[in-house]
Amino acid sequence: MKDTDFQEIKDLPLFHNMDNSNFDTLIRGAYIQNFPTQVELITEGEASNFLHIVASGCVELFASWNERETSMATVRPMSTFILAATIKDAPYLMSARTMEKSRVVLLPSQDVRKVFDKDNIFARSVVTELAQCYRTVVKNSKGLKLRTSIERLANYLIKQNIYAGETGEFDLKTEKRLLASYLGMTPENLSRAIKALQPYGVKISGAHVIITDMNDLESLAKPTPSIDDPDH
Amino acid sequence: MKDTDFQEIKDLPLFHNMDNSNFDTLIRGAYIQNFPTQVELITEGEASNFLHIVASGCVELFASWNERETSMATVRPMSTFILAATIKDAPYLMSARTMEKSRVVLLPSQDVRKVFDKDNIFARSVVTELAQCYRTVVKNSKGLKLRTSIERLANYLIKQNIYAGETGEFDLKTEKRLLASYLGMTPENLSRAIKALQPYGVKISGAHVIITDMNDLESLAKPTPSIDDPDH
DNA sequence: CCTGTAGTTTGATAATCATCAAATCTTATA
DNA sequence: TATAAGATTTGATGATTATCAAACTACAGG
Repeated sequence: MKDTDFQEIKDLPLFHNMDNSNFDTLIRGAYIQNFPTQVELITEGEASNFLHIVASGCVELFASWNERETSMATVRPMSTFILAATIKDAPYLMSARTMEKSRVVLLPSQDVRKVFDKDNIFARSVVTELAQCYRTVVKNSKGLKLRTSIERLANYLIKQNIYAGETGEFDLKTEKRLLASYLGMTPENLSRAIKALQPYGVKISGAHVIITDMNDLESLAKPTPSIDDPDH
Repeated sequence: MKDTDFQEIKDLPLFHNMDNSNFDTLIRGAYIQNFPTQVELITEGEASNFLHIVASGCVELFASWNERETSMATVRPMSTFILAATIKDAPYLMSARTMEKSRVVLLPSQDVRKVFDKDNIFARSVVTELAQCYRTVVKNSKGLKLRTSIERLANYLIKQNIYAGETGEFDLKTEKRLLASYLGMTPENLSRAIKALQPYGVKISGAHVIITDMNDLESLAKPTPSIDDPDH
């Protein structure tokens, strides 16, 4: 593992303040691998042998059932994924594939569980991270059940605008096909939802988004911290 | 607090093996309250002052947005709820109301966090419980995104049949209105979904369910551990 | 037991969303 | 740059789900 990778991993909140020898235990057994785009890293239903950390690139978490497939989340550096499965020693609930060329760190699950049992600081960090993940999924679920697809898109755009610095102008970072799946709709439906937002001050051409009237958009989107604020 | 309540709480997995003095700290500050039916115990967006434990009765977790409301979960004895908010010291993401006359134990959140920081056994139990909650919500999300309402109902019935002892005959434990909301549909839609399941060997009259042909039902429901098995 | 209230069902209709097919646009690469 | 593959958009249509109104049912309180 390169020193830069090492340092970046150590800077993750999950590993803050933990005992050095325990961190070394984790790192000693760690792999780092480079994957091309569109490689399936893990498959839903399999045993969780590794805790994954996206060091560079981008990974999509998705789920399948009965020939259908849906995007559950996009993981960008530096973040872990499938922490819950690792800790519980339970099968993966989601599959993961690279969306671009990616560098992924693999920490053997049994090492993670061993350190988790020994290192209280680490155990607390795991709780914080898990609680965060839990609340994120609950918010997503609320969005799915309480909002129409246009409302979900509107709120997504508002959120992306905030990430991009609230300039009212930014580029979509994911393919529309994937965005549609993430938002729980078909690509065709997304395409029409985008059109339906034009009267609310939204212009989208290609991946470029311009929000000309945020008030108008918010009157439709009605964003609320308890669904839309990631830190809430 | 009554001795029986005390003992029942101590038997919860969340409090297993923890230091007695720490458990006492939790109990010392605890309230126990009796609520009539239809009382709102907590409200989405408020600060999380207490970890709640349902000792008897039944509590519904629900969420609201823009005049709409949806049922998120039903909590039965002996279970805690809003653990994530308590640990993170974050606002509630869901509201809670009693569905019947209920006895609820309230543990002050700051005590829970204090003990969580001191007692490693307890901290680990919290992780296990949180991971469980997380995976449950992910499964629900998958069901919402990958299945139609009829498929969700079919799988719900299969699951309830398992809980009831796989006799092929049981009673619904919740109002249909609530069940519909939990499954992400309207009461009218549930009523029609029930009819649509008749050709698949399901008879429902009032709250009584008879599954006459499980193979037929499963051919529609296509249950899978990674959505439908709570322990998976 | 009666009566009112709330839950459930049914019918009619409308909104939302998905599917399929074809046209258009984008992008990677030969 | 030309080409092919894939992504996006558009149109037509159908399935799914929601809404509204009314009828029916079950049940709790007087």
